[in-house]
Amino acid sequence: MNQAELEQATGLTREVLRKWELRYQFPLPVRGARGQRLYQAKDLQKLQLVKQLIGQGLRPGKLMPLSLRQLQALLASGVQERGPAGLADAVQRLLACLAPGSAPGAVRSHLADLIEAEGLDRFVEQRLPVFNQAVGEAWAGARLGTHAEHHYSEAVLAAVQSQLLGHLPGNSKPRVLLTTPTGELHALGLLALQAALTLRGAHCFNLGTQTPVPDVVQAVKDWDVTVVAISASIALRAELGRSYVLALRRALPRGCRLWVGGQGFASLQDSPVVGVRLFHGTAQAVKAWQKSTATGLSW
Amino acid sequence: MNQAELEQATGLTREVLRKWELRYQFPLPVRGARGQRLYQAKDLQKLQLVKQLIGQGLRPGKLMPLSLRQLQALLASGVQERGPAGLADAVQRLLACLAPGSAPGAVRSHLADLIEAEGLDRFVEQRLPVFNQAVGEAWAGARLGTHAEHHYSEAVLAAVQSQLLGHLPGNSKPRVLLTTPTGELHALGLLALQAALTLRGAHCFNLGTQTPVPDVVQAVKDWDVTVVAISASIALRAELGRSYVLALRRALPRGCRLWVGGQGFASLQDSPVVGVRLFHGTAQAVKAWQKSTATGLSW
DNA sequence: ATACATTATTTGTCCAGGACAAAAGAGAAC
DNA sequence: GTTCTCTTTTGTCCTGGACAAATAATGTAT
Repeated sequence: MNQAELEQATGLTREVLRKWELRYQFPLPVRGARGQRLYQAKDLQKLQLVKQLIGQGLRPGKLMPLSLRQLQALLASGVQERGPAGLADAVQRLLACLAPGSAPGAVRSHLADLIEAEGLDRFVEQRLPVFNQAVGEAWAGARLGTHAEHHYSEAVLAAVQSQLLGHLPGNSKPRVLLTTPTGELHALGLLALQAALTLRGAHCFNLGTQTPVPDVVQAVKDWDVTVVAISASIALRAELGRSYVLALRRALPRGCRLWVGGQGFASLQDSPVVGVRLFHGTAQAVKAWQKSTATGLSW
Repeated sequence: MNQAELEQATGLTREVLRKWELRYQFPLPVRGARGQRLYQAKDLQKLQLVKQLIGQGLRPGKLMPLSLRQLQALLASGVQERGPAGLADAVQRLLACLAPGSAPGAVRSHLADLIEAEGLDRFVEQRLPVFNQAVGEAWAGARLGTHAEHHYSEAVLAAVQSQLLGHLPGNSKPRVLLTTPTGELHALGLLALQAALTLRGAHCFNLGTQTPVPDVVQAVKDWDVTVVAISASIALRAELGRSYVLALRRALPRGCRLWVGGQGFASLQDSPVVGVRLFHGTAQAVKAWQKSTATGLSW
């Protein structure tokens, strides 16, 4: 791994990396024929942890000597420690960005900062659910207008997707197509899944909201998709969701899996549809994904 | 203007800037108390021109000695020169990115490269109209699926908006709200306007497609908006567009201007609505904007 | 003991100048 | 006119040092 690549992957400057090497003897790259630094993959992982911890206020000098496991433990304990307080605080700041009178780019730069500080995966898994719920509640309680909710969801989309650009996999095989049923306007649930799967090497096509069944089928053929993931919020009428899933399952090729999730599909639990897999939360879907890619050479 | 700011503003590396200074005696910054480079605003402009021209295949050594005017002339002639050929070529590459079998992030990185190479303003004014038309035609001719068109429009949105983040103005007063009537799904026209106005110092809130009238009104109040811009494509039924505009004009405060544009509003030309300004193309709207900000101290 | 001012340390950013490979251009041979 | 080689250009990477802003540590007065 080249220096430029590491710089890109970690977001750390060339110069910072060199100073760290000098001061803390980490990371210690091997040298190429002409003295270029060549880093190893394990260094990347440690650097990412270190960077996240620095973002939480810890100091480089304390972190560098620690082992990978120690860093992970520290990160976990740190999160727990200031868990409730820190989270509530971040929610307050987010809502402030959405409140009347704030700048139009405030939300997006705030989100970008958070992602930068704690890493995309952590952001998606820990912050996003809390944020989504808070925004939803503020909207229900009329403390935020519909436009503000819209603004929020665009900002999240932009922030997360721009980060995902750096994680584009090669032309690996497993491809996932994400969308919502017609009538469903909320795409945030999909976004979390897209982020989680992309970080784990999947090729995700996010078609946004309300893709008609024929378009989904066409896209599956055009892009050779292996999994179609559909999400629906509680706002979607149950019959609408069910009929969409039925029609989609009928129209999709047999080899293509269909995953559905979100509260809008809760009714599917009682009367399952053959060939459709129901998930509760993205975490479960991610697990299934890992299992598929680990065992399934069927891709 | 210090080095980090220039680096951010131009996208050039610290090291490249230093080498250029050494090799071409440009840019020649004045030095601060401790020898730090302090660049002047006029250098920024020249650097941006140089960078665009390099992106078009010219060589730094040839460009640096030229004056600002010469560079501008070169850019203009260069664009004209390879105008038709270059444009058609870029369109082909774009369509290739959208074709079946290409990677999901291909479009976005292609667009990002183009914007990086030739500047956001040029991209929005010259490329985007051509691209939009080409994609629209390919879709009409069934050479592209609806999903591909959707994919394209998301990619443009992401690419342009992420670039606009760097151009966020302070808390300046003139604020513009952009959206489409209910029923209108195409937001690309708005995007061009958003980019053009943001680059000229406006605060733009892009609400995306299909914002109901009450939500627009609420947003105008919450964010203290001075102009509401509405766009509709030919696909929108004329009566729908007209009734939306009428309702909106009635509901908006008197001080808030209402601008409409796009082919979907062509019928408004024959029977204008009081207090609504009709634009043909973004260029016209941009001119109106410049006039307002130049003369109008009414903001 | 607690609050505040002062010193020490840490840490990121900037500076100079040099080496070198990949890319672009020029020119010679066919 | 095309293909090959050689030269120039240009971006990236190297080393090692200086310094200010931020953070921690220490001392002092209430």
